[in-house]
Amino acid sequence: MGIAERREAGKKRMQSLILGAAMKLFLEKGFDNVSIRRIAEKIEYSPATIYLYYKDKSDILFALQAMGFEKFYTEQQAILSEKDMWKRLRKHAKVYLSFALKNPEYYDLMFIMRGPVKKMKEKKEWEIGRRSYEFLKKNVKEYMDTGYLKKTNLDVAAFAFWSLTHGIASLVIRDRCIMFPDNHLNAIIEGSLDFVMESIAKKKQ
Amino acid sequence: MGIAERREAGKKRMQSLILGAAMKLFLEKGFDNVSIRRIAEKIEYSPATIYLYYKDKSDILFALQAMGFEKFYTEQQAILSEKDMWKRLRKHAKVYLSFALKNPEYYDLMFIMRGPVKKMKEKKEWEIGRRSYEFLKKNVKEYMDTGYLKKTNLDVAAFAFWSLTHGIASLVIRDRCIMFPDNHLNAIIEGSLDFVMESIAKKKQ
DNA sequence: TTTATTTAATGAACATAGTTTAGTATATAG
DNA sequence: CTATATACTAAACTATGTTCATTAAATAAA
Repeated sequence: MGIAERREAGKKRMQSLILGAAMKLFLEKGFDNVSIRRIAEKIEYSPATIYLYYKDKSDILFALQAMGFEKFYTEQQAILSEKDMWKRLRKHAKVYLSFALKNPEYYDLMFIMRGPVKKMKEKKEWEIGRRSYEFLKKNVKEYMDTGYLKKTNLDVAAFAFWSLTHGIASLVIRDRCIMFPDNHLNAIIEGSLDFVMESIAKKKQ
Repeated sequence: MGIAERREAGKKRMQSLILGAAMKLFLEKGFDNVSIRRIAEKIEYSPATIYLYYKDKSDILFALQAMGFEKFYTEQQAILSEKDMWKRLRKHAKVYLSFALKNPEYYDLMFIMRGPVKKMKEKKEWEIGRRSYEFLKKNVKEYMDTGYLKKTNLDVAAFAFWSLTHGIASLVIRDRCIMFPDNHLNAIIEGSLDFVMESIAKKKQ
């Protein structure tokens, strides 16, 4: 391996060292309690060093968001094994929500936090987000084509599906469900999904 | 007016001076660019003075959140003039969304930001939030009773309605709709609402 | 091998943040 | 006229993101 490549590899190594430490800290301490300085301390480098590998903090959040989208995209592939489109529609919602609630930090980065937005907009084409949306659309199209979803504009139906699942996820993650007793919340969430899905979907029989 | 009352009135006056300045700054500069120090500067007091009237920053956010809920609650009363429950259901969603998109800062404080949560949980009964939720439930019950909404558990149906509208609002407010061209977004939102509402609701005829 | 140059890393500093404390005027009470 | 309570603030403390001049280490040139 040539010297330029080694340098490049070293750079990548350092970047993922930083990302790993950052994410670990976020999971342990929560976003509000993680600073560049703490990340630096964790990896035993000076704070200034981090700026040699990431332009600013928002750049780190953006990179972590990308990791979240990667994980999200991978886990979502599980729905494809379900060939019954009605069941897949339900599974789709379940998988979405389950990702959100099991990985609230990633979900927050992906769909709620302001931090990564600047970088998202800088990109002319924000591929990783686009890919997730295209996956959603592709499946919604199939739900529609197989007659389980009322026909309408594809973006409209996809956005409706997304809004519902995101709404649930973000209300829970951002602590807006405190009026429901903890032991009821799960049933309410499941019930809401059922309620809408079974109404939205024109269940053939 | 007795002296104790005058003091009390002065305290209230000062509190609303602070709140007013804070909100004005939030609207002008955005949440990230408003500090206690800037609020103090705006009202021409020292930063320390603010702490005589609010325990901490989160306390100020909580107070502003309450103002938001007040405004929200008031504006929502408009739906009651609609006696046709099917139309009211649609209007309800419209009014909710319209509040969110016309007052994104208030909406953020009410349903997205972490800032006010600590105080929300401290209260044994968070009346102002509870009141809004009860209003939602009361109306959802009427939609159900008049046969425009499939019968199910009340909390479930209310949460479903809320999740959908909140999902739309929060995706827009937190800039997650950048894949839609600006001039399409509105139609997609409206379309999604129509799509779900007309599916969810068992439109009598 | 010695010297010059690029690269990696950092210490110290800057600006700003939330918050606390000790202290100073000012108004009220005795 | 003194004592006490009230309203306010300057200054400090801790912590943040970020920058810059400088040093140490690795590489290239001589």
